[in-house]
Amino acid sequence: MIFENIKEESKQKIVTAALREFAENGYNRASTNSIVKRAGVGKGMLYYYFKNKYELYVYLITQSLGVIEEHVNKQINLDETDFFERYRQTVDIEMKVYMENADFFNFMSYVFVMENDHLPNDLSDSIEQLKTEGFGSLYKNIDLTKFRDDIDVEKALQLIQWALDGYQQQLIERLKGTDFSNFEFEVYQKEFMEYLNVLKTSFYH
Amino acid sequence: MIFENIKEESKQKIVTAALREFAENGYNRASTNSIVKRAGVGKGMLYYYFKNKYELYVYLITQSLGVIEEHVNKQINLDETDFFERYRQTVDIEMKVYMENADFFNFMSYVFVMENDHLPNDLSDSIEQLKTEGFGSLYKNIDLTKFRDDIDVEKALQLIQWALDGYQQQLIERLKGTDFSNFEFEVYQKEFMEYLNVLKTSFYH
DNA sequence: ATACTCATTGACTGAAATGGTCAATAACTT
DNA sequence: AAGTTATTGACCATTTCAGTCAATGAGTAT
Repeated sequence: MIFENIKEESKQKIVTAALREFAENGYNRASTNSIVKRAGVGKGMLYYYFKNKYELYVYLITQSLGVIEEHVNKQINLDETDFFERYRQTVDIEMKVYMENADFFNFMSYVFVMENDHLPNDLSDSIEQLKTEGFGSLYKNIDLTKFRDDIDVEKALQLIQWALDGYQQQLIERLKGTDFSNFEFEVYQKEFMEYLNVLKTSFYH
Repeated sequence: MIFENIKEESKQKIVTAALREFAENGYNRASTNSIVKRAGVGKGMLYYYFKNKYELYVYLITQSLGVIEEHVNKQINLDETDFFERYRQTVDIEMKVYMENADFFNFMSYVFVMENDHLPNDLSDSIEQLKTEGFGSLYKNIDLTKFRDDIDVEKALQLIQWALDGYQQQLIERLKGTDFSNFEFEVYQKEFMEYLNVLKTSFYH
């Protein structure tokens, strides 16, 4: 059960099935028929609880972003002014949440990292907005004086962002399809730290 | 005319139309009906020159990779041992080719950068192979002693790769849909150099 | 028992789009 | 006139899709 406080059993089943279906196929290729088959309920139930496919998708995104945001906001330490340490903490928290549910992780990968097919309407925009909002806490109260004076800090931060995005994307690729049962969190943590240290050494004076 | 040496006029039309269709939609969403409509030829012509949709796609990829490879191989200077300068040269050459034809550029974006939908058979693998082969010349005869001794060079190179991939992806996003007519090559070149310099300053001793 | 409400079903709809075929024919060449 | 090559587009069979709705089951209140 990813999202609590859903009393209705069938709705719960649909939400769980939909999360997996969207995680595997993205919005456009995901099929409502497949969702209800997976959920083991009649087709009508989907349209009893949700107006249509689109609203179901929006519901999932909203809930998911809420879950992540809640965890990060609750656990992040804004007194830590070191950029890399802040980054490490953020990813740490997120990873712990994702590990609870691989479908959730893959769904978020679709929403965040992968191209959102051709999403209808303005959903694509609002995802982008929520994404950058989410990244906001990444830069709050960060000590930029630690960076070398002979480089353009803004460009450096951008490059670091891109590099770490690359690392995460590669991690997603590696983890795709696994159920996380044999995922060694400590091993990943160590590897991630090593990459962070390379960046730290290079970009700090 | 992107690929020369096609005498057959109709085949040429189909290839041009197909490049655009695939560039806009990727493999799965691209429609053969749409291609022939765009090409202004009868449906049968597509199946006169190509066995099926898949073979048409493979043909385009093969040709495209050939064009790029040819240009790079002909123009790259392997005596240049500086990694960043090598990278700059490579991207430079590629950009000049892409600027001749925006469809070609967008098609290659799909093949390389974006997720290849769920490509049939082993095509996805062979693209990956050609991609890494292509990157091969990026590391040939490179002077690694220029890198700082206090960092893991292999990890550093990987991070640089990810960062510059990020830059390129962002560039693709910015250029998407444009016809390149108002694309200021020198402006882009300058910007790219600035990012390269940040990396150079940070990772070289 | 009766009536009423909420939950649930799945066969069905109509539309769209798909890749691919093929008999017919036009356009050239010999 | 015969033969070859290029070209057409109506047509096919199939799939898939989001969404509907009359029917019914389950539970509760009267």
